Amino acid sequence: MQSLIPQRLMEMYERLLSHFGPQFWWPAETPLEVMVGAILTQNTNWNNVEKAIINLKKNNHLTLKALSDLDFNDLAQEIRPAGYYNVKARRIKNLIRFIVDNFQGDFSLFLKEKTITLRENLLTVKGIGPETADSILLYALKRPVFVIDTYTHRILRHHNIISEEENYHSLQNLFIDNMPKDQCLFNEFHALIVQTGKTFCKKKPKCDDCPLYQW
DNA sequence: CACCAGGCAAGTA
DNA sequence: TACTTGCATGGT
Repeated sequence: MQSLIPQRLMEMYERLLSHFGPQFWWPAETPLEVMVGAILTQNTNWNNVEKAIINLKKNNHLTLKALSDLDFNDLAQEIRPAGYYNVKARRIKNLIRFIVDNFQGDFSLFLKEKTITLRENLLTVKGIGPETADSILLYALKRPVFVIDTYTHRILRHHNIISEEENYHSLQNLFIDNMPKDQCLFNEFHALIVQTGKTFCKKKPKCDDCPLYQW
C-alpha cells in the first residue's frame, strides 16, 4: 500500500491557504532584516520583534557595517522589547561577525554559497540553531528548505501524523520527501502553519472553525 | 494574577 | 545521552 502522506500534506496546505490566504512572508525589506528578525523572534512574539526592528531602523542600524560597528550594549538596548536582549545582541553580533570574517563583509559573496555548506556554516554560529538557519536560508536567501517550528510539531502531532519523539531533521524530511521542492511552496506553507498555530493551536486549542478540523 | 511567544546553549548526572 | 535551566519583554 502506498503512502498517503503526499496527498495529506498537499490537502493541509490547500486548506490553510484557502482559509487564511497568502501570508506574504517574510515581513522585511532586506535579507539582512530577515536574518536579524530570525534571531529576534526566537521563542518570542512577533509583536515584540517589530518594536525592536523599528528601533534599529530608526537609527539606521540595519546594515552590516552599522551592526558591526554598533556597541554591544547599545544594540542590546535597542532590541530590548524583543526580550532576551543580552543573549540576542550577542547572537546578532556573532552572525554579523560570521559574514564579515567569511565573506569579507560582501553580502553578494554570502548569497552565492551553496545551500548545504551555508547551512552547516550557519549552524556553527553560536545562537543559530536549525530553525533560525533554515529561516535564513528560506526567507532571506530564497533557498528551497523547509522550516520546522513548535507549531509544526504540535499540529502534526495533534493530527497523529507523527509521534511524540520526532526530531527536527526527520520532520523536515517528511515535508521535503513528500512535496515538490519548491521555494515558494515552502515559504507559504510554513507561514500558514505558524498562522494556524497562533490562531487555533495554542495550549487551549480552538478547534472550532479551524481549517484542519477533521483533516 | 498566570501563562506564553515564529529557540538555543550550557549545565548537570 | 537525556533532562533541566537561564534568558526577558509585552500581550491576553
